[in-house]
Amino acid sequence: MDDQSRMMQTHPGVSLAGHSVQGGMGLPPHVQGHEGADGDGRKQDIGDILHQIMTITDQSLDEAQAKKHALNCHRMKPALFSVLCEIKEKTGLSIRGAQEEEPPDPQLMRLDNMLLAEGVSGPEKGGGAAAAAAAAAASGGSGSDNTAEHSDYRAKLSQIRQIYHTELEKYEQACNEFTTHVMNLLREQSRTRPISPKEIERMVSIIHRKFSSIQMQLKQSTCEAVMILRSRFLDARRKRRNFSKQATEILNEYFYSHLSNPYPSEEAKEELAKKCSITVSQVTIKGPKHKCSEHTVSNWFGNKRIRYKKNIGKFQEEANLYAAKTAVNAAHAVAAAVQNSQANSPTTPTSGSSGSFNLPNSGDMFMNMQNLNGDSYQVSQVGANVQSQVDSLRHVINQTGGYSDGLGGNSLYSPHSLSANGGWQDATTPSSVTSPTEGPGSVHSDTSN
DNA sequence: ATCAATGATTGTGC
DNA sequence: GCACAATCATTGAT
Repeated sequence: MDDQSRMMQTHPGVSLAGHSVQGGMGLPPHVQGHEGADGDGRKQDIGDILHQIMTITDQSLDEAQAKKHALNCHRMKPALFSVLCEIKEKTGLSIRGAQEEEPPDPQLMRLDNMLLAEGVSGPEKGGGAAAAAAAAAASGGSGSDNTAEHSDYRAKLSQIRQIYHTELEKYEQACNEFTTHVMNLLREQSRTRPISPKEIERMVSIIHRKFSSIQMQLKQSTCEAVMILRSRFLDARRKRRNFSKQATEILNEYFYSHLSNPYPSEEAKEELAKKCSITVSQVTIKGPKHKCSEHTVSNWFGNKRIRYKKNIGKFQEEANLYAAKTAVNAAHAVAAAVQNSQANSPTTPTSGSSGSFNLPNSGDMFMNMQNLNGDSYQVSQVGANVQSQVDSLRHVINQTGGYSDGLGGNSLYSPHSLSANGGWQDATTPSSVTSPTEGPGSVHSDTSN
């Protein structure tokens, strides 16, 4: 403050240029007293003033201090300052002040919302717990697994949260300190230059804006950190778990028994998901509304279809295996059905006999399939269709009481279901349509039911 | 450490 | 909105 005062005294030219006030106030009492003089007198006065100004640098510091004191003690000073303040407000300040009322920054609002949603900002521990709970809920409500998986995530999140809060606090503290400092400075300065309360207010708001822009950066980087954390911990791809053996078996069974049309309906998917209890350990981090299980089943079938199609040879063995499995199942089922039906007169089966085979003789069938490994299409197809035909077979058997030994080794699984371009879409041949022209084993069981 | 298997995602076309 | 194809990222066996 004193420094500044001294500056004002030692560089009057500058001061006078910047603040005409100072020039006016700088008029010594004896000069001001000559107001009523005539023209020559005025010229004389002005000459005096100019002289004083020109020689002010020659004055000693003490003299300058004395002048300053005189200035500050002048009785007209407060009135003059208030007028000047008023003028200031009425001119530039009022215009600028009006512009200060700006709407809340949408970007900042987005950041705030996100931080709140992530539990970074908001209430202390509760926010974090809520977020964790939300994450757990989003994860499909799987049990211990998830809580363990998320504990690390939560720990990291709370770390971010802590850093965020300490930084925020630091900024706020710095902002407050700086604000009070500036306010003190301005208050001090208001003794030597006209400063209205509004001006101080404005300055404070400027400071706050500057600091809030820093805070925004902090928020932004916090958001980024959270996003990275999320993608790191909650990205399903990173958290991939293989299905249980049982689940894979169930899915494979379905797939190979519906090989001609491996597109499970929504209900089928749901049921498969339920049977496989896929949700428990699988994918979890999706929207709360997302049907994870079905989605997962869809993924599985999507992958399966594409991979099967890509390399059918590779899946032959698997196809055989599941064909056998389903055949055995069917055999049991049919055997039971036969027993129950107390069949008599094993006559020729229905016209669809071309697609039938010796179901009860599952052992032989299995042997055959093993021998036929090289040509598993037929086998897989035969087996694949067994299950889907069990019901109809039961029906047939009940009616006829018989079955034929139609398991010819030459039945062809025309990769048929796969169209020329490799798609399944064209293979929508209705089930039960077993054209006589087809190979004996070409059972079409498009059980899309 | 390497590599095949595999669940999930992304981009594209219908 | 679904299916497909390509791709990513992880798992598990070697």
